[in-house]
This record gives sequence, C-alpha cells and structure tokens, in this order.
Amino acid sequence: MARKKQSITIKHVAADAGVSLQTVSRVINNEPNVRPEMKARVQAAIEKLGYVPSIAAQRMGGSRSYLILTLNDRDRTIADWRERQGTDWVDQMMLGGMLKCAEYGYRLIVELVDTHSDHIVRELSAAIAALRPDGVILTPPHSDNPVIAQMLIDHHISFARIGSLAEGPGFALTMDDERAARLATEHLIKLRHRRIGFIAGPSDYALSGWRTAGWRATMKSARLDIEGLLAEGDFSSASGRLAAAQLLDGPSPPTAIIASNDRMALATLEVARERGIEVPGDLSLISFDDAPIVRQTHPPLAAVNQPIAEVTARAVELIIDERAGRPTPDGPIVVEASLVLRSSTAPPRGGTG
Amino acid sequence: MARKKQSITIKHVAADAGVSLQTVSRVINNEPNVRPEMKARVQAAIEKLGYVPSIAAQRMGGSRSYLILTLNDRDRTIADWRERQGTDWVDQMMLGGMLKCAEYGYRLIVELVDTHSDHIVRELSAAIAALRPDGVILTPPHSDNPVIAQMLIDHHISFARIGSLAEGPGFALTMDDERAARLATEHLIKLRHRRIGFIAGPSDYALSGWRTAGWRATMKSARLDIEGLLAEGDFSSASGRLAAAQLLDGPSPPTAIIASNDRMALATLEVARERGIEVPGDLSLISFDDAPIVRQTHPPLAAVNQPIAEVTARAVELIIDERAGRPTPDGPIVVEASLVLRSSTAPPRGGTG
DNA sequence: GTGAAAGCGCTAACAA
DNA sequence: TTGTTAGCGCTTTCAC
Repeated sequence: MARKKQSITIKHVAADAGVSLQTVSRVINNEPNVRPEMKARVQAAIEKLGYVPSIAAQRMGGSRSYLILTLNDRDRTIADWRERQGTDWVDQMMLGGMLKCAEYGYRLIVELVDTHSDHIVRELSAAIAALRPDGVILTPPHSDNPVIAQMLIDHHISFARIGSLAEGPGFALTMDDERAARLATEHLIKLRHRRIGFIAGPSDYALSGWRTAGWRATMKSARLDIEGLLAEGDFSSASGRLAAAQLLDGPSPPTAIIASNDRMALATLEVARERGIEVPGDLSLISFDDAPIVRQTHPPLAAVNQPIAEVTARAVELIIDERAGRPTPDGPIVVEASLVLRSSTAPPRGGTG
Repeated sequence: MARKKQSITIKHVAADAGVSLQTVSRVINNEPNVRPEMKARVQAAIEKLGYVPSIAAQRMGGSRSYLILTLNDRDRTIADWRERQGTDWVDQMMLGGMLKCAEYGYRLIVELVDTHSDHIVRELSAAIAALRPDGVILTPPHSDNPVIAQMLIDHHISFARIGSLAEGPGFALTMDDERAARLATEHLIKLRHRRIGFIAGPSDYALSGWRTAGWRATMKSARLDIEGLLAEGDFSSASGRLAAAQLLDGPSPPTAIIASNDRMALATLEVARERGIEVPGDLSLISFDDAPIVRQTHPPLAAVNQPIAEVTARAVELIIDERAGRPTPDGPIVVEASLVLRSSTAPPRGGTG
C-alpha cells in the first residue's frame, strides 16, 4: 500500500485532466461555462485520484467555508449533559442539522456560548474569526439577540433564528408555540376541565411569552377564568416545584396543569404525588418538549412535541440556499409542533372543574 | 458602531505593534526566541484589536487545524437519535470532548461513518482531505479497525481509540470492561446468587468479549457453573428480548442477569414482567452503560456507569499533547467504570440460587 | 532575537 | 469557453 504523504490537490487533477486549475475549480463548484466534455474529463480525474477539495483552502480563496455553526447556551447545555436526562435539544439539532449539512458537503459545529452580552460578543467574534462559518444558527435564548444579529450582518454571515418571529435580517423559524399551547389547552377544555393552570417559562425566552399567550387566549375564548392559575418558573426542576406548589396549594386549585417544559412538568408530577394527588385522576398534566424522559414516567406524560430536528434541517437548508443564490422565502418559517397524548390526561373528577 | 467589513489579520497586529509578521506569529504560537518586551507589545496589540487567528489560514500555512474529529457509527447514532431515548454516548462525548477542546482553542466535529469497510475508507478520506483534522477519536466498533488506523498513520494524524486495548499506533483508552463485568458479577455473588446469566453484545465490538470474559472469569473463581447462562444479543431491544427469553425459559433459569447494554436490559425487564417474574424479587438485573433511561424504569436499574465524558476528554488531551510535542504515556489509558447500585438487585428468594 | 522571502490550495478578477 | 494572474492569512524556511 502506497504511502501517500502528499495529499492530492487541484493541481494534480488539472495535470491529470490536462486542463487549467481554474477549469477544475469551475467543475468543483458546478459553475457554468464549462463544456460537458471538459467537465467529464475533469470529473474522471477527480474520481480517479480520489480528490477532495480542502475546506481550509477554499475558505482562503475567499469562498465558502462549508461550516455552519449552531449557537447554544453553554450553561444550560452543559447542565443538561451533566444531568444525563437525555439532552433532547442538542441531539435533535444534530440529527436534523448534521444530516442536512452532510447532504451538501457542509459540517455542523456546535458552539457553546455564554448568555451574558459582553461574553457573547467576545466568544462569537472569536468563533467567527477562527472558523469563518458560512452560516450561524441561533437557538433560544439567543435567537432575538440584536447584538448577535448585528455582528453576523457586519460579517456578511447568513443566519437563522430558531424560535423567533421577529422580522428583520436572518431567517426566522418558529414551531408556533402559541398554537401549541392552544392545542394543549383546548384538549383539556374538551375533557371538561375548567380550571387549567399554566406554568410559564422564564421571560428571557420569547417562546415563554408565546406559550403563555396561547393558553391565555384559549382560556379567554372559552370564557374561563385564569385568576390564580398562572405561575412562572425558569425551566429548572426547583422552579417547577415551586410553581406547582403555588398552583396546587391555592384556594381553588386547578384540575389540570400545562408546564412550559419537561423538567417543570416532572417536578409538578412529583409535587402532586407528594400531596397524594393522582395523575390523571385528580390532575391532568401536559408537558412541553417531549424529551425522552416523559415517556418513562408513571403515567407517561402527554406533551407538545417540538420538531427540532426538522426545524434545524430547514434552517441549514435556508442558509445553504441563500449562499448559493437560490431564492429564499420571506416571512417566518413555521414547522408546527404537535400534541402527543399519553395517559396523563383525563376528565376531571365529577365531570367538571 | 463601526462596520468592520475587513476582518483584522496578523498584518494589522504587526503594524500596530511595529514588528514583523513573523514575530506576531511567534507570539501567537508561544514559540521561543521572542524578547518579553516584544511579546508584551504584540499581545497588547492583539488585545486591542481583538485579533483571533484564522484557523483556515493556519491550516494553509502548514500547521495545526485546531480540529479534532470523532468517528461514530452512523446507523447506530442516527437510530439512537431517532428513538429519542437519550443518546448517551454522543452527548457524553461532546460534554467531555468539546469542553476539553475549548480549553485549548480546538473544536470537536462529530463525523458519522458507515460501518462497511469500503464506505469507511471513502468517507474518512473525504473528511481528512476536507478538514485536515489534527486528530481523530475512534469509537466502537471502529476503534480497532486496521484500515482506519493505516489511513491515519499515512496522513500523520494523531488518533485515539476509545474502548481498545490493542497495542500499536494511536492511543488506546479503555474503561476496563472486564473489570466492570467482574464488579457486577461479584456484587450478585455477594448477594448469594449462584445462577447469574449474562447477555453478551455483538462480537464485532471488542468490548463485548471483554465483558463476557469478566463475567466468565468471576463465575469460575467462585466455582459457579455457567452452563446455559450465556446468551448473545446485538445491543438491540429485539435481540435483548430473545436473549432474555432464552435464559429465562431454560430448564434452570438464572436468578440474576447482567445485560451488556441498556437496551437489552430494558428488554429483559419487559420480558420478566410479561412472565410475572418480579424484579428484583425473583430476578436481579444489572445493566451496562447507565444511560438516562435506566433511572426511570420501575425499578430503576443498577448499571455499570461508563465514564465516556472523561475518557473522551483524556483522548482529546492526549492528541493535543502529542501535537504539542509534550510527552505522552505508553500503555493503554484506563478510566475505570463504576457500578451504580439501584433497586434492581436483591438476594435471591430463599437465600440461594 | 528578528525579519524578509516563498508557498500552502484554492478562488476572484481579469485577459485571451 | 478557457487560461493567467493575483492574492486570501498564515507558517515555514533561511537570512541577518
């Protein structure tokens, strides 16, 4: 077996095909103005030599880097990994994003960044300078961060914002959290619940507002009172326990609760169990996110399933399309979440709340 | 806010500090032969301008790419992600690998490859040619693949093999599967079990052999018979069911079972439940891997916890050390797995098997 | 200890 | 339609 120490470059291909470097470059990049015959010859040489362009060199030459970065919140991501509860967000992002990237010869790099503004500027600058990615995918809670957006604009980097409805530069993609909350609320109303509690997420996440709004609007349409039925957590388990306690210990507790994420839903389940409140007999429970863990609880939890893989794949596609000069849609892209029913919901005792 | 369209390069730093490009380069790379005074001046300029070296350019210049690749089995990884059971392997690799990479200014890129030999050569070639990684981390079942090793050697790329004991080039890292299986077996023996079944993994994974060997050796030391107590699965749930059935339906079924991964352990739990066999009353159960899911079952499963994050961090460290010319250890690196007890084990009914 | 030169593999702008 | 010429930002020689 020959030791090919020297990797083969565009030069070798050009020599083998008997054409200029530029022609090879044109073939590689699928550019026009190459006769089919030439193209075939070059491609034959590429095949034969097993040539693959160097991304570093392509970058240097001033074109694409074939790198797409995802920006994820460092603390939250690491905490999720450490807890080993199954980090659905990152997993599903990789599933959707990496596979789509691979289709186009791109790579996805996960970049963890600090939430604090001054850190984020430094970290993102460094990542951009070092990697020169072709595109960046923003995830909550960074999706609508104006500082990040401006930096990306300055550097002429395409970007997508997952979980965002804001207009402006960059592609906005949403799973329509408001609609998702509505679905959950309507399901409970249909079961004849009248006192439906809601545990909101932290306000630095735009989606927290949308989810709460969806619940609030649906309750209003059904002429149901929401007095004492809203509590706020920060997505953590501890905050979920507090919120659940607040709702359940009130003067007129809910017969159903929707929690804005899995962790808080699990906390609610715990609190209910401690108080001898049966789920779903005494209390129906619906969760947001549908991470692996909610399928294993007793009872398994109904949940809003977020199509993170799909939305990430779309984000990648949009970035690549834009870079390639293909037309891209205008408004926000909507990939709808769905409600997955399991055995955590039931009619309230007595048939009405 | 100024629009810095043109990113700042080593030239700007050199100009600002009033030195040559070369001197700046030396400072960046911490090379000798720079007077402290010069060094300080250059570093001040770097700070001031917020300069970050371009990885692409560094690569081009013929030095490090600051990229480390992990090679993971495509089908298995995607299947895990799709099932959404919490993909512990990849998560934990990222946790350990990314954080360690970040410490040294490296990035980790997850590369999915096909198991088939001819595909793997093509895919790895392409990845190497495109990315020119400084190092590659091999995971089972690719850790001892001689074709991969030879390619990496040919390209002078450092590599680490996770879950390998083989000598030869590349760093071998192991979680000592044999010892882990011994721990599990000994725990059961101490509980007075005498018929301890073992569900092995597929033979294309070297670690399957080690785990089985650990169980076998421990049984032998305790003078316990293993007749009819070994079944083999392929890490899938279906195979786990078959294996469990094979063991439990035998003439003299085990009072305890060790399964070589979580999925097969869960399958065993299911099969037991179907047959009315109580865990841990009638059957003790220990799992390998300790993925999130086994904490949520009823009962939660005792499991061998694989320190994947730590072992990946070590692998990254070894690669970076080698690249930096620092001394690296000789033999295989051992990061020991531990046995996590939960409520799935108990003495056998009647005190003896 | 420092600097000037050449070149890494590729693409953009130009010329033919 | 094709080929030629400059760079891209950095690191490596090898002088000084």
